[in-house]
Amino acid sequence: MSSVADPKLLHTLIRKLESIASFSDEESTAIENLPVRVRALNARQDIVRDGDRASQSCLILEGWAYRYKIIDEGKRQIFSFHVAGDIPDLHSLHIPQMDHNLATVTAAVVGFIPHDDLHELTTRFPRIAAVLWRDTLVDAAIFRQWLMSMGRRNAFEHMAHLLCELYLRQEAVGLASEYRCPLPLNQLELADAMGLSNVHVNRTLQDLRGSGMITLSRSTLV
Amino acid sequence: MSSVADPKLLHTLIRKLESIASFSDEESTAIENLPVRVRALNARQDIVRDGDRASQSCLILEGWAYRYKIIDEGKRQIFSFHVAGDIPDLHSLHIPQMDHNLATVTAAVVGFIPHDDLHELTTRFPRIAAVLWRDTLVDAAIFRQWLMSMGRRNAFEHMAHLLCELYLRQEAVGLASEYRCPLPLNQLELADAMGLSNVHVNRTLQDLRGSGMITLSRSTLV
DNA sequence: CGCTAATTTGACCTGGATCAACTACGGTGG
DNA sequence: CCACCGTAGTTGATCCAGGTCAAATTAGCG
Repeated sequence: MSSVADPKLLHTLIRKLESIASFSDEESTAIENLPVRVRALNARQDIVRDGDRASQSCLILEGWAYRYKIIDEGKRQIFSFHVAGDIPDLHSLHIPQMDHNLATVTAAVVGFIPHDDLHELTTRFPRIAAVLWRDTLVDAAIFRQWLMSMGRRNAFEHMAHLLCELYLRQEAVGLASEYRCPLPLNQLELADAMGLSNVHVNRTLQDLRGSGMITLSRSTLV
Repeated sequence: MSSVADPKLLHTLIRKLESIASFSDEESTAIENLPVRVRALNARQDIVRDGDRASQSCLILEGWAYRYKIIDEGKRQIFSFHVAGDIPDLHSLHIPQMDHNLATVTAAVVGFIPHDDLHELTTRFPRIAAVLWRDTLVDAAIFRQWLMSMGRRNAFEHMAHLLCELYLRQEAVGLASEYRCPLPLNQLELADAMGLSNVHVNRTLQDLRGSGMITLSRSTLV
């Protein structure tokens, strides 16, 4: 259930980061030597909770995760979905108090990296700091896309955008190709991500299918 | 219209950053010595445009700014509002290509800081890098609040949250107190920020006034 | 005082919500 | 191999928050 430091573990992360900027051997080694505590988790299981004070961040090694927040009487808003290579709560490195939850979508393997080690890494290697910083900025850019979709697009356009995003994100890390990708989300989760009701999501998906844009049955075809 | 390096200029910024972590003299001096090109701008004037490749970031010294994006046939989504001390496009330091516009709300004084100098500053002083990074993470946290409001709150709650945010942000930098603050936004801008129509914003404001929660006439009272 | 932009009001419309069945399907235990 | 059960997906009927359009009314400002 729990082990330590296998260089291969961090390979996904390094590959993702190196697609932005290439590192020196010293830098790569430093990343590889990060201590990672690995855990296998079941589907739909919380990883970090709203209000927690985090002392480590979570690297997704396998499977999907998502971030969400609940307000009174069970209204849930989902903020993002994450696949292998993502560090969904990297922000807790500088803002330890969580203002939302992080949980698995599917069964997943995740690696926890202590903040102390990340702090040391980023102070020693500004280039690595910059790339991680950049990663959180991409996160923010995606939030802006979602805001755009929620505020000024109808359900049909919004869904189309979301599905494209999820495809492209997976394609970028080699988890999808040929316009086909896994989509382990149910309609309730899509609804909470888009600020819609599950019923309307269902109808919107039918529209998309009807217009020949997608096929779905636990995997997509755009 | 355009001048250089007056230590006082960066005082707002330093004060804001020091509310997070205190700096050594060397660090403070390094910030103060950043070259700043100052410009006075009119109200409702673009500062950086969607698609631009930025080579500097913009520090608000006086007045308000906002970020927005337009999609087909004039639908606009506003992503954020900014007051003195904010660097609304700090993200362009690591993602130079703008994916939205930055513009003034009111007449404003802004200072431009070249990315080169910021890069040098952040590689020399990891503590400063961390605080600036943190600032962009707060930005992202506010996006999440907005997502929450757009997705799962009705117009009344959404408006209340937005007004509180704008008050608290100004209070934090000494621009407001006693539950009173300037609010130089018109109803169309509020509408585009909340994903609503201007008509509905008007009615929602009337509700808020009616319920005794606010007074408005170019300044608020919560 | 006159012009323009911003706010307000009214009438009517619609995208998406809500509620309540009902169906399909993958276990799971007998 | 089948009956049962729980979860997820569909469907239909009805409702309402918020949109749209258009016409006042009011504020600012030179």
